[in-house]
Amino acid sequence: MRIVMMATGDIAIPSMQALHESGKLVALITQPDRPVGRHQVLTAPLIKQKAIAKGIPVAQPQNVRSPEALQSLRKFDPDLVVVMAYGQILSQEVIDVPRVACINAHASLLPRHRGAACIQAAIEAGDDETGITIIHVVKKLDAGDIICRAKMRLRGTETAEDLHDALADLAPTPLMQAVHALEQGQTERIEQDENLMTYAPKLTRADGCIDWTQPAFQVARKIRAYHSWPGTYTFYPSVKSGSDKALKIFPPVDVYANLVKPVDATPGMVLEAGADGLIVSCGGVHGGAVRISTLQPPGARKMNVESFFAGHKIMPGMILGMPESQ
RNA sequence: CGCGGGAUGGAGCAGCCCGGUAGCUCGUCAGGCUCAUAACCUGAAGGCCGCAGGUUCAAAUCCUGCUCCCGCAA
Repeated sequence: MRIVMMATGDIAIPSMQALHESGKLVALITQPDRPVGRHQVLTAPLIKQKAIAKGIPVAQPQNVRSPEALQSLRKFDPDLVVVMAYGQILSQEVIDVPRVACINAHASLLPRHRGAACIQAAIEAGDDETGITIIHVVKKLDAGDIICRAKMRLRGTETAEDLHDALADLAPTPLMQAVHALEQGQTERIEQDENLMTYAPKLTRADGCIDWTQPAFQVARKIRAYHSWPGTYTFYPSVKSGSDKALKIFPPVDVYANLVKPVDATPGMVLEAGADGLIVSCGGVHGGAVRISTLQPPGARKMNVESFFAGHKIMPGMILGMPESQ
């Protein structure tokens, strides 16, 4: 069986290696090299570098739906196309190229968390399990019939970064299972239940702004879910500049669900600011507060609260949140 | 030449616009107070203010160049 993989993200690397070891991988199609970092250095996706090191042919079409890209895909003469964290939407023409199937490995238990931010969504939603789902690719995003899947438990403490790595290692198992099943001619498909569908749209940096009116456990989940990308932040009133300054917040954060708070505590209010951490009052029905221990002011590096308070003034009673609001 | 911020005793920062004696919160060390302490009080050590040039009677501060670091742009 001749397999062509379409993948860009690091999460696909173990899966590519598994396919390669099976001896069936004939090519990797990945996104073009892009300028990256502060100095805009043109950088190849890591998976491309790994593929080249193993002598796997690589193609990087600007647009996979273009006639040229389609042509080059046909030249690889695939029986199966495996898509994982590729970053381009496929056209029906592309989907129809492989003889047997075009399948996708998705990092959630579909139909839950379709879309680009599926890993973050699982943590933010407080799911107690997630996994990898192998589906047939259809034009509608992540909506194809399910071939198989692998589950894993969530501890409730992992960040998206941790989960990303765990799912990357989990993916080869269901993927190879699906490959074997298709090879045997198995055609069983489980339709996704549209009623259970949730959608996790691509995140932007703006999504990382903390809403202190949410309950403490939700704020804490978001901080875990958005680490390390896009990251979470809030604003504090800077005494010396007189304006609000941004403050990035890093996990881990502790949740105090039943903290006894002052009667005038409003969401975003600083309850304690010292070497033990920055304790911020949250909102919601159950209220509560979170304790933050790692911060990053603009232009500076990440630091613990103790260092932060040596040079910045945040006092109990201050209100964190959006500039000129709350 | 993608945009922006920064470099000041061991840590984190102020001072820079408007040149004129190196400052804050900690840490370290010594002493004091205390039954005792990461608490409190007193004192001390520790800086060629990133590097190099320029302007000036005088530069952390103004000008030019360089190096390194960081944030955003995926």
